[in-house]
Amino acid sequence: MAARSYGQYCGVTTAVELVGERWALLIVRDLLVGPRRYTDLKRGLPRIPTNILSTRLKELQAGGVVRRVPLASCGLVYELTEYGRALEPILLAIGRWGFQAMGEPAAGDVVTPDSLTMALRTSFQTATAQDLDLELHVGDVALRVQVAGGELQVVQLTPAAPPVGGPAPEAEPQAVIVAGPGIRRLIAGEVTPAEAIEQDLLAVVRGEQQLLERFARTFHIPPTPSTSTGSTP
Amino acid sequence: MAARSYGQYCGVTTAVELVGERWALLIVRDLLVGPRRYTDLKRGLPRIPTNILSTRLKELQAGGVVRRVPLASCGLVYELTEYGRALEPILLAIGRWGFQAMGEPAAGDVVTPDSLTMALRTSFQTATAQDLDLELHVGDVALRVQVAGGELQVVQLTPAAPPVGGPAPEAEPQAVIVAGPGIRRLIAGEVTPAEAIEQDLLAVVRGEQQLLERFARTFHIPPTPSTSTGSTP
DNA sequence: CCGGATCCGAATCGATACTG
DNA sequence: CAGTATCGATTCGGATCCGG
Repeated sequence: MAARSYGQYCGVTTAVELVGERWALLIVRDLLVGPRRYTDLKRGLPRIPTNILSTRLKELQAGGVVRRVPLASCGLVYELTEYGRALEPILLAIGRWGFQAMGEPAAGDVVTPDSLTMALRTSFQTATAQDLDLELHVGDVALRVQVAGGELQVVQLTPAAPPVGGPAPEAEPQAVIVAGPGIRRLIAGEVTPAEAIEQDLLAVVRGEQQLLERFARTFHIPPTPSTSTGSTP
Repeated sequence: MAARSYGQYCGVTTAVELVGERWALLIVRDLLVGPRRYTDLKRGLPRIPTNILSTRLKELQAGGVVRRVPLASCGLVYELTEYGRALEPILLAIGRWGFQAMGEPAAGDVVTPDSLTMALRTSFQTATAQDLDLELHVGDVALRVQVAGGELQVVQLTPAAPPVGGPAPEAEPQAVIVAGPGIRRLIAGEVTPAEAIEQDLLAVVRGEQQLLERFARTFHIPPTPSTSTGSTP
């Protein structure tokens, strides 16, 4: 038994030993969006020390979660194995759970293309999804968000390199939405679309405001359960 | 932004800051079985340093995941808040995922009542569940496992204190099964019930061997996906 | 620029001892 | 029972450096 092992023969323990180290799950989060190069990961995790990124990638490879793939067109990428991709529903659920406890952003907090992409997947509600095609800007991050036939597709417009999955769509989006992190309040149902605009949480730069109604029905996460109730005597 | 923050405004990041520290998720795992006293948790996590347990419990309380409840009958217990209990499906999924990577137990690995209880919940397959009523022994741990009407109920027989949820059932179990950790191979479908007995992975001490067939249909987790396939070019 | 490796101080973790 | 206190062993974080 390794010194740092939890010392239990248990599935949860095994899982935590595979992806429970600091930063590991965030690496997986970014890789769920698509294969990424070392430098991409470093930019998507601005505060990760490079030696930790390096160490985690080795551990995740050793655990069969991540694979290192030399690219034909020079360079190399890290990608999830089939086993690693099986974490997708779990990470979406974790993101949904964490979103409920998410408050206002702390000073210095950033939003990255991959984290916002996963946040949209997290809050995407198949049941009430409405067709959409818009451009979403949060800080420096710009995404093309398309919903059609109950399917969500997100293309990252920044940086201006179409990495995987083909180039960005040719047609114009129905709307361009510029949002602060306050978009969270809309997704959490704390404000209506109209209130969100009124409170400068987001603005429809091009297109009809009406689209925000569809957005609010398509992306939604319920508010945090109260922590003072629910005693189990 | 705290020094040790991940510096991102994201649901996954928030979740990991709440329950991603070392040992935290294992505390949640045990509390999902029921409210536990400090000493119960310490016994269920034999290798946790007491100062870490103490620190984690404070952090989990600060995060609204755990609540400290003074007991009428002297003493106090920790229990999950409603928000903490929302982690149950996530922890079951994590356990299922980790189970697939679980190999043979390392020297010194133990099985605890709570981890085995959660493992049974993890591998319980509602769709193919068969009615069952048996006693399961793994190492020092003994559980009464009852399945009826698609519902699983687990009562911990060791230590011999019926803590929560009333006393153990009066009636005799249909069978007593004594298993080594090799019960994993049965649940993973790597061996049939007959082979499991043949290979000394488990024994039916009292009752009919036929019950193992029902057990194998009721508790099941598919094997690990191969890690060498599934390239995404 | 890409893909790391190395070094070092700071913070955390683990083990043991001790206390109300 | 329910933790604190202490202290050495690890790990993390930040910075720098290096070969392609």
